[in-house]
Amino acid sequence: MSRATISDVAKRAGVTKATVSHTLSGKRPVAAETRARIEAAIAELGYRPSSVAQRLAAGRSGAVGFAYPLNADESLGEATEVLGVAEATLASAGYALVLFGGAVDGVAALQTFTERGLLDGVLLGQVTSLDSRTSVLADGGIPFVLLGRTSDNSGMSFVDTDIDEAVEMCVERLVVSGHQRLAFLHEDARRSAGASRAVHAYERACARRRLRLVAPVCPASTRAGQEVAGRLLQQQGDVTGLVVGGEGAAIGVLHAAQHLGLRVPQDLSLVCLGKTAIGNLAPQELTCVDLRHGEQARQATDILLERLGEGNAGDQQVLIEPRWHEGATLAAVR
Amino acid sequence: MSRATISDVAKRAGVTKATVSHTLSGKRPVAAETRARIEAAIAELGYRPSSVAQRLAAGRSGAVGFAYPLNADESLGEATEVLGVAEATLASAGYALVLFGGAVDGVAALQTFTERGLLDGVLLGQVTSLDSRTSVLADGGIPFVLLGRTSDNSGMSFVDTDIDEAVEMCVERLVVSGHQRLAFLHEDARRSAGASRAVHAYERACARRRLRLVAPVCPASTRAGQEVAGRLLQQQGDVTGLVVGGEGAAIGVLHAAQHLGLRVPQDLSLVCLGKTAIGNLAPQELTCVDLRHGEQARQATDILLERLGEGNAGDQQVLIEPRWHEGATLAAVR
DNA sequence: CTGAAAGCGCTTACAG
DNA sequence: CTGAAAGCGCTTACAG
Repeated sequence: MSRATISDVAKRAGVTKATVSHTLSGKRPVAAETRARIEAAIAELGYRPSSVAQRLAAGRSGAVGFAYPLNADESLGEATEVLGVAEATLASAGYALVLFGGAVDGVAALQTFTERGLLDGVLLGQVTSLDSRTSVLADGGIPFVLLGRTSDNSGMSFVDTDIDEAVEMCVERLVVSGHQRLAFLHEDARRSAGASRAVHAYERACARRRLRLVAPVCPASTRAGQEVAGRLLQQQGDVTGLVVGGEGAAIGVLHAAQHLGLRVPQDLSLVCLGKTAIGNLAPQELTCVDLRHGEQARQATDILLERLGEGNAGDQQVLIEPRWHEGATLAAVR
Repeated sequence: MSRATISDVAKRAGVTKATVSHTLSGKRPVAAETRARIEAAIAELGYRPSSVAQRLAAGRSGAVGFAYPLNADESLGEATEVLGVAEATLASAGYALVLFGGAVDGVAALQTFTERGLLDGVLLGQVTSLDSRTSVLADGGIPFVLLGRTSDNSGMSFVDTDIDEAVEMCVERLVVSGHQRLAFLHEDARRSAGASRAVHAYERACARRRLRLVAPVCPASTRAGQEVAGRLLQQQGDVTGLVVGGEGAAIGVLHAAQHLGLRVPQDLSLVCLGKTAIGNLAPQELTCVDLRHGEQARQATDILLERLGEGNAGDQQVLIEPRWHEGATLAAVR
């Protein structure tokens, strides 16, 4: 009792495979009576079309790859949100999400799978400034959309968070609340395209307002946030407002303030770039700007699906507008 | 210039498709000289066998499904660890990991994909006591392995963390350090098989040692941990040792202690069930028992691969031995 | 509205 | 050691 095939159904309904196929796809009209017979046969046999066979015949795989390294502790919240949204969006369009996690052999695995025709399209996460994966995909002629962007994005579709706008928002809110002595704790600009862009945006925001520029490098971990903020607050005791890249580091800043006897937000205001489930682990609700990674994933997936559908959809380059989130770590300067 | 096929290679090398196929698979001997010609042709044409075609012909899909709902904020650390390990393990065996995230339509999606022959096997995460997904897979005759277990696991393979042993370990360590007034903050026993097992293990551990039983329900979030612990510590001021299910809640307990002016570990000791990247967000290093979710995922994947390989591998039921992790939140009672 | 047939790109007995 | 051919389970022009 192995699986029923389209031939079994056709035989039982007294028609040819072609007619069964067309009732299923709706690509050509079928008489109501014939259709009824076929549907009955399908039900009786418990027939399910084989995806693999459909794909061989149709020349598509029905699967989309999502390259997203899962080894980075810093992006836990982002990872689950982005993956969850992409999976749900793809599933409702009938596509399977094939996960590519490995950072090291990421390119090789991706290349293997696309070359072997297993993937109709690819979503690329954790994009770096010069991302070798883009050329692999472009060479393979396979549609792909970046979550993020590289330094040269001509001829590619991407959906990125608007980190420039987000940084500007943070500085503006702090300044409006009377803060003049700011600092920006950020990841090394060489580490990612986003980090680099954030630093430049911060420099511009300060220059425009003639603010002193203090921007120490700070890895995105809680431990690093605590250390860097601790050192900074002792050396530059006049700082009243902090912009921090990421919730992990922001939580570390709260720990540092705690140890120094500084109250947040009375003595020190803190705003954070990004809002994910990680924020729920903070001792106070973080005031932050939501970069909306979920929305980013949704739009990137939609764009990819669009390109898979017709094929003649042009490139789309989208920036997701950040949203301010009122928390409990920003107050007017005293 | 579309992709080269096996026929192109055969033509160019002056052999038949069969010979090309066999040089690739090694399933029958090929003369060295012939092999050289074929390999040259493959290189010149940049030929890659089509996975889809191979699968149709061979009757396998080369893909493994991983059902793991990504919506639960509480299991962020576990999710990324488990997915990362499973993906890497599968990739090195040449299998693709197809992600099924949705909790609600999880069963339906899984059923659809398995019925359509897209999945050779399935890894089932976030298993509940009565998990409807197991019957779907069993009916479909598709090999699967649980990460966790249900209430009746006969005829199924699973790899679970040994939560009973982990709870016992926590209680024992606290008691050895002189703590006699304990409490266990745990998720509702009805919520998952693991939670239920943990509660019973705790009850046994206390009964055996004639300890007072205090075990309030506490959702796995930081907010809940803070609230429940705050209430408990005010009402039962004599408690000196806490066992907490999950790092999110444990971090909340630390916040509560902080607000009540209790020092950890001097005034209050805390041990936590589970160790993931979430622990790095805590203000102090948590003393905990590592349930080793990564190891769990690795073994579950290996067992599944074994069953896919030969097919006559019997059921395997494995418990992962927990490991104690010394942190900074446990001290001898004063 | 429906059928007969070729084809998608492989694998695998069956012969030799 | 290699070839000729059937078959995996579908889809899709081409006819009627």
